[in-house]
Amino acid sequence: MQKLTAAEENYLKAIYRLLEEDLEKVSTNEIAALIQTKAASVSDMLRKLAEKGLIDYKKYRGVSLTEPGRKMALHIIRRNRLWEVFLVEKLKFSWDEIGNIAEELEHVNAPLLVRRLDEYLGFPKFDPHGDPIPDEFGELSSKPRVHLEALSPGQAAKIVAVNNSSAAFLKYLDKVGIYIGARVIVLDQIEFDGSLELLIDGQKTLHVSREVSANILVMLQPS
Amino acid sequence: MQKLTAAEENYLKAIYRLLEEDLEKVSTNEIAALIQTKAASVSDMLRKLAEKGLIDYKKYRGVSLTEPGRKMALHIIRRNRLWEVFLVEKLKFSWDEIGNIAEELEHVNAPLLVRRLDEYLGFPKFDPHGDPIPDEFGELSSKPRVHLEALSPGQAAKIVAVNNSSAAFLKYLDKVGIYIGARVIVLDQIEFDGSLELLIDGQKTLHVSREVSANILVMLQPS
DNA sequence: TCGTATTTTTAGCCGCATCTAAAATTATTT
DNA sequence: AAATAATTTTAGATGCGGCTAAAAATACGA
Ligand SMILES: [Mn+2]
Ligand SMILES: [Mn+2]
Ligand SMILES: [Mn+2]
Ligand SMILES: [Mn+2]
Repeated sequence: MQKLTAAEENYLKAIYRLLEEDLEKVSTNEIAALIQTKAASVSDMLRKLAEKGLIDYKKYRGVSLTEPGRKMALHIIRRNRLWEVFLVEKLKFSWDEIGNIAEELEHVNAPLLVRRLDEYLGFPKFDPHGDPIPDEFGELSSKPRVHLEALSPGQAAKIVAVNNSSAAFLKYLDKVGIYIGARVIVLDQIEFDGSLELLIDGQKTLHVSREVSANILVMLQPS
Repeated sequence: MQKLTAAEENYLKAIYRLLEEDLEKVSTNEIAALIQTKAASVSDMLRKLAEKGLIDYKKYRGVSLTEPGRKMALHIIRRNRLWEVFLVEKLKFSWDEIGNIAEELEHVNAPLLVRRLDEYLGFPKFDPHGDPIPDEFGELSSKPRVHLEALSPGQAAKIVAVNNSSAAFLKYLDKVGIYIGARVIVLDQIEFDGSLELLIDGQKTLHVSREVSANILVMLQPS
C-alpha cells in the first residue's frame, strides 16, 4: 500500500463517491465541482493517479477506479467514517459539524491507530450519516438502499442514510424530526413537483420537496 | 490567530523546545538537527517566520520566539499533548508508540475539536511523558523541576517527566521500572562517570548512567 | 591578529498542488 | 456536415518546502 498525499487521497475519495452515483465513468468537470477546484488541476492529478495505477484514464474519456484505487478509496473512507463516529459518539458533536474535521483527520495514516480507534468505538458498522464503514480489508457490508424519492404512496421504509452532508441539509432534517432509523410511510405524492407527504414514526406527518427526498436513502420495509 | 502550515508549526515547536533548554537564542544548526533537515532549509523557514512576526531573527545571530510566536507554539504543544493523552488513556497505546501519531494529529487545527477533546479527557494537566499541557490561552502550569542528574546522595524526589521521548529511552525505563510518579532516593553517585545508584519506591535499587539521569526530571521532596 | 574552521545564508534547482489562458478535442445544433 | 458550443488538456506561472553547492559571515587557534 503506497503512501499518498492528502490531495491524492481527496481525489480518490471524490472519484469513488461520483462513481457510486454516476456509474461507469466520471468526468473531469464533475470532480472539479465536487472538490472545488479547476478542471486544469483535475487533469494534472488524473495523469498522476493514472501513472500510479490507481485509476483507469483515457484522455477526454473520463475515469474510473482500478481495483487498487478502489481499495485505497475505501481505506480513506473507513478512516473518515470512524472519525465521524468518534466525533459524534465521544466528543458530542452534531452530525452537521463533523464534515470538515473528519476531512482532515482521515489523512492521518497510521494503521494501528485506525484499528485501535475502531475497537475503541465498538466496531461500528455505520457512520452518523448512515453510511457503511468499510472493514480493514476495504470491504463494504452493503444493505439494499433506495432513494426515498423513488417510493410510491403506501410504501413503508426505514431511513438508513443521507446522501448529502451539507450542514444546511442536516440542520433541516433535525428541525423537521427526520433521523437515521426513523420509520416512514409515504402517504401521498404530488405529481406536479414530485414532493411527498410522509408519516414519520407513525405519528407526525410531514411534507418534503423532491430535492429533500432525493437525498434520503431508505430500506424498504414489508408493510 | 493566523493559520500556519504543518511545516511552520513544526518549526515553531522545535524552536520552543530548544529555547526551553538552551535559554536565550537557538541556532540554525540546532533546529536542523532536531527536525532532521538541512541548515539551508532552516534559514529559508526562519526568514518566513520572521516575516510573519513569530520569531526574532537577525541573520547569523540565532532566533528566539516573539510573544505571538510563543503563544502559537504553546497552542501546538497543547494539541500534541492532548492527543498523546487520548492515545494512551483511551486507545491503550504505550508511551513509546505515540510520538509519530501525535506529531500528525497536532496539525488538525479546529478550536472546537481541541476544547471538546480536553473536556472528554477530563482536562488533564500533564501528558504521558509528564509534560504540562498548556491551557487554551497558552499558559503553562509550571512546577519546579530539576534534572535527576543534579541530585546529590541522600536527596529524595518524585519523577515527574522525561526529557527524551525516543522509543529506545522509554522502553528502557519500562524495563527497569522507572515511571512518572515513582519516588526515588539517590543512594550514591559515582564520581568517575557521573552515574547514580538509586532506590526506587523504597524497594528496588537501580544503577543508571548519567545519560539516563540527565533525561529524567524530578520534583524534590522533603526527605 | 591573521588564517583557518565552522556556521549560516544565498543561489539555483526540484516536486507538489494550485491557478489562468490558450489549444485541442468532443458534443451539439442548425 | 459544418459551425458552434462545451469540455478537457496543455502551457506556463506561482508558492511551498525541501535539496546541494557555493558564498558570506562568524568563531577560534596559533
Ligand atoms: Mn480530506
Ligand atoms: Mn459521513
Ligand atoms: Mn508535527
Ligand atoms: Mn509528550
